[in-house]
Amino acid sequence: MLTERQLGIVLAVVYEFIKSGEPAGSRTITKKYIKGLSPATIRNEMSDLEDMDFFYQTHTSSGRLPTAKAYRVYVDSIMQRSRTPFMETAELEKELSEPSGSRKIGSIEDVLERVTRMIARLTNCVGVAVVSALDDIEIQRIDFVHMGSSSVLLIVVLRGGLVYHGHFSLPYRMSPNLLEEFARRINTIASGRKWKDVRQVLYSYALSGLEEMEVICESAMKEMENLLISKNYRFFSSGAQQILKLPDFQEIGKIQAILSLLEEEKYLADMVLQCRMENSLKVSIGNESSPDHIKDNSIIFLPAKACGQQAVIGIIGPLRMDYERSISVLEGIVAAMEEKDNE
Amino acid sequence: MLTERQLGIVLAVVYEFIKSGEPAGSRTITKKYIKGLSPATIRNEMSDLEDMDFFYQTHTSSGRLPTAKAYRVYVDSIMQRSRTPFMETAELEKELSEPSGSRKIGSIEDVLERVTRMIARLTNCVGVAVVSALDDIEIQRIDFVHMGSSSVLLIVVLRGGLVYHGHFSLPYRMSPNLLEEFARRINTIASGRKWKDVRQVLYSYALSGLEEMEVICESAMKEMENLLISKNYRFFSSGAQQILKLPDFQEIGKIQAILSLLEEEKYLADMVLQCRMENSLKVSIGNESSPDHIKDNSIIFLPAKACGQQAVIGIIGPLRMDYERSISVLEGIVAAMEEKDNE
DNA sequence: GTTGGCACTCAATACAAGAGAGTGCTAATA
DNA sequence: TATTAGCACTCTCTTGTATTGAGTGCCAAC
Repeated sequence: MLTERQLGIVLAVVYEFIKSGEPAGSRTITKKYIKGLSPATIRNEMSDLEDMDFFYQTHTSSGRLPTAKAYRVYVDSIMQRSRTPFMETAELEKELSEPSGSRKIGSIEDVLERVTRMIARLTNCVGVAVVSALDDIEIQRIDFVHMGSSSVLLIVVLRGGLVYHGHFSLPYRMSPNLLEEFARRINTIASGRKWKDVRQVLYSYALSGLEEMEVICESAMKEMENLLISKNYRFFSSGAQQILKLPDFQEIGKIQAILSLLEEEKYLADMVLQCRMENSLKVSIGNESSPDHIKDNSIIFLPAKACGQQAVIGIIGPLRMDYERSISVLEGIVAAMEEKDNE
Repeated sequence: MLTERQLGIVLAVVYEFIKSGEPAGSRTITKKYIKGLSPATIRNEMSDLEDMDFFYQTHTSSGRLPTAKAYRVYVDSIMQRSRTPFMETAELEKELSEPSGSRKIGSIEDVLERVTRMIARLTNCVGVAVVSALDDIEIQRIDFVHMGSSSVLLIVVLRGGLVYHGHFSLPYRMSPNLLEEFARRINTIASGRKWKDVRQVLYSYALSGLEEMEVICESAMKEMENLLISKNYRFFSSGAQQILKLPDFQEIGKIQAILSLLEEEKYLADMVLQCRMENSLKVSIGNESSPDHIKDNSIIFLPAKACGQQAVIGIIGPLRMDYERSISVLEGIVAAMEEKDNE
């Protein structure tokens, strides 16, 4: 549907805009990208491409700005050609493994936190990392801590070292001994298995046996469900400060957009899910997807492995981000994470 | 050192600036605050006060702007006169106890998180809450989870439901049974007592008994020390989004200042400590304290109790914040928290 | 299909003029 | 001696105007 030359113009306009931040005019295109043609020719093409919704102008005599559609074409073209890795995997891995202040041993949390910081630093965008499908990760240990009166603290440890905790309360006072007994029993059943697999077993367990057990079991299950399902992912992010430095974010509104995007998490969670399902890179460009917050932002997600667990890492940045570099960085980090896991 | 009239002028200028955001001129002062005198008189006084470093001007013919010194005088005057509570304690408490989505039972974390949100919403500034002196809170339970090979996950539960976790590794493979045995022993010693009190005991424990125990004990202690001492406080904050709406924060730089202030935590931690020691309200106004980040920000901290534990709650906002309202809000929330704790 | 030329549009910048707010200073007043 | 009125001065802010430069659209010629 696009001629070779039209494609070239689209790519040139997007590239130029990403690099310079200025709308590209016909003259620039002929001088830098498509030589041997006069600006007038390019103008005619550009006018057509504008009709086809690849470009827009801020005012009658501004250069052309790429629309989301144009970015999409650009990203597709990046994906097809081979990218040079932006940095040696070994180097990245070294950085990933380096001891840093507080936590020396790499729990999954530690790794993902580092990863987000690395992404943020290398791209000047917001880095995110997500562990999702928590019910699909083996349970390592479940603990109950008696917190006085009828309140119980539930601690769930998943493989890879993810720790979750929540409170629930029982309708009556519960002896610490009984609680301990319950903990022992439930660990025998659940330890080493996935929540989605033991759920049903535990449920039937709750229906048989001592009545007191039933009550705990039911409350505990509700809370576990709450911890592992209703919020079936865990977010890490960093670099919200960095983006303030970018020229794209001189407007307060745009900063707000990103912050609220991070705060909501719901929209991101959907994308993470998709990314996991398809097990491949996902790029959301601006308003392609409807919510208002992300009108001017792009999101890139890539599946990864951390401490043997599936995870997703990604970048949130302005529409006008350097997609090529961003994707290279993500790919590099994914490779480094894999390398580290195999050690 | 200030005459009654001078004090009145300082207060008027600060008040006017807080309310309107505009520098106050001599005419405004005579019309709204100090009646019966001509602007010229006020001008003379203001000129003197400028020499005394209470005011400054952005240019020769702007009105007077209050310096940190003037704000200090203003805050002192607020503290002396009685404040009307800005909202019924009962109402605040209700809001504090209301079930909200994820966590229904009020763990200390839950309470403090809610508190920060309330502060943010009511003042349009950043709300913070801190539990500090973690080594001064009774330990409820210590758990060790064997994470494969020689890596151990340490979980510490403090009274009030604070949960901390960290990893440490041992020089050799450790049998899960031995680890469990160790956990039982250490809980017997530490449970119900404060870390600062059992530290010494555990240390001597490590020196006697089985050699294998010694190694775990030493590593575990190092990690506990790390969790509870080297980062001897836990921060909650919210509302970073809200401040973007304030007219004071139209400049990116100011937003960065607040964000980096939150990120560093170190400076805030010092203030929290002081606040706890003196057990009274602490107000830091702009550059009174040197670091550059807070040049244009004020911080208010107030001691509070949450779930029986000492905590500190506070507000971070622009120099030109509404101190009276801010302090009222904090006091109101502290009262509501106390009420809730006594239930 | 491509190109050169030309008129047109619009943003950005600079400059000038005037209004408005506020000060500082001085001389007069109570 | 403290206060005041008056006036000149300074600086910001707004408005209006002119200029420049980048870029387009269109048309006629190649």
